[in-house]
Amino acid sequence: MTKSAPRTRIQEKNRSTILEAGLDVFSQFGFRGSTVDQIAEAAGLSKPNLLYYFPSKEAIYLELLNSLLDTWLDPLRALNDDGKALPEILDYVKRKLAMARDFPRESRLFAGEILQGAPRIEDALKGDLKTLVDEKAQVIRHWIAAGKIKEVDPYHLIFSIWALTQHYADFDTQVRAVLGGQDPFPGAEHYLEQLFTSRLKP
Amino acid sequence: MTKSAPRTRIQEKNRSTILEAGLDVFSQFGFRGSTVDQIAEAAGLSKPNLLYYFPSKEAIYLELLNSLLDTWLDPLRALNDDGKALPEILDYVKRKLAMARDFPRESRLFAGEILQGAPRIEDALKGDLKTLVDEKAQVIRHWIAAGKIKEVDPYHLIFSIWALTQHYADFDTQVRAVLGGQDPFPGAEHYLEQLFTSRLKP
DNA sequence: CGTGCCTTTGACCACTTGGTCAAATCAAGC
DNA sequence: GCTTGATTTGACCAAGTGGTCAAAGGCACG
Repeated sequence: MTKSAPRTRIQEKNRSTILEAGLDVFSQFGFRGSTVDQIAEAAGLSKPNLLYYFPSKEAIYLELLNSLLDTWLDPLRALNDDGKALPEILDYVKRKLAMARDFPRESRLFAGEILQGAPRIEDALKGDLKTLVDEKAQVIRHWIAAGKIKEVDPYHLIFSIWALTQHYADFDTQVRAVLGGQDPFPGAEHYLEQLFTSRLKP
Repeated sequence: MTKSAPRTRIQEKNRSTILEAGLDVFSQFGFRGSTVDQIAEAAGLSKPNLLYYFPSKEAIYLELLNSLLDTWLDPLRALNDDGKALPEILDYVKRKLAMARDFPRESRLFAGEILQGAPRIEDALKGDLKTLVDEKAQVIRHWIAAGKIKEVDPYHLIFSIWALTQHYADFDTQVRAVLGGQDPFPGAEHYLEQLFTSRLKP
């Protein structure tokens, strides 16, 4: 599924440097707000040189977005029917929160795309994403039927986990402004654990 | 505090038409992603005519943003110490969710600004917003001390309300993609009521 | 009707932006 | 060191952009 793999070592290095720089710039300014020159400078390359490795600005953006979508959904894929229900869900929350802490740029890039109507990944949302969520909603319904957790709408449960964890990455500026610069993550982890335990524990 | 009030009726009308068009365009494409021509067309005016009413693209954006900030915080301002604690908080959640439903453009405009680091409203966040939240956090602490709700970090409680309600406006595309186009709001209201009741009811 | 002010516009400008291209440079095998 | 292909770059371009301006069109009021 990956595009023609880079052949030389230097290509591999430059391509990943560019993607890294692109993530930096795109996540901060959005697609239209970012310029090729900005990315080139962040990558330490000249603009024509950058365009030797990627055919266009959009190609960089798309490659970031697509490779992102996969890793972004990994924590949800790991939500398995085996194991106890509540700890499984709490683990998912923790994994998602850890991603917000450790990969805020990825979260923001994604958020920006969705915010603008997701014109470039609408199909993936209605396809792979919906399929995955439908599947996991079934898992949650089984847990409810088995009395392992309280009754709850599985879709809104998943939405609420997304919303609460990504908020700390996407709205970091606001959160830190209100907290006076304090690191929100330790408190957030404790808060979310309590919140979902109260709601779900039978 | 308002800029020189419009004098003639036609000025008043055109200015508000432009702001309406600006909200449409900015909320969809962000500040840098929007062009003056786009806004002018959406407003049914020529570009120079639009710039007769506002000195620049940024002036439109700033006026929207500032007038927004006020109305956006109104629901939180209405969170009062009198009345019973839990219904008061649930009302706040409902008001916030209603705003996400009825004013999604405003929510997205705000979200876009925060996402990019809030360069134009950082001061307001660290000032008015922080002051207001600090104040309401005190109210919540009193409720906890009086045993009216369970112990909870007031700041993360407020963040969680923001995150959960705004998610339905800001990530509307994603939510609807997963739900297959179904209206998420009725379900969301019920889910959020249950969630916060479980967590807070003593 | 005429006057003065508000409103509207076509033409224009300087600058930014994504992208191209031919020529130069470099690196590795012979 | 020579050749060949990969890499890098300076110069350039067409389109898009925010914003200006002088002139024209409306409109209310005497």
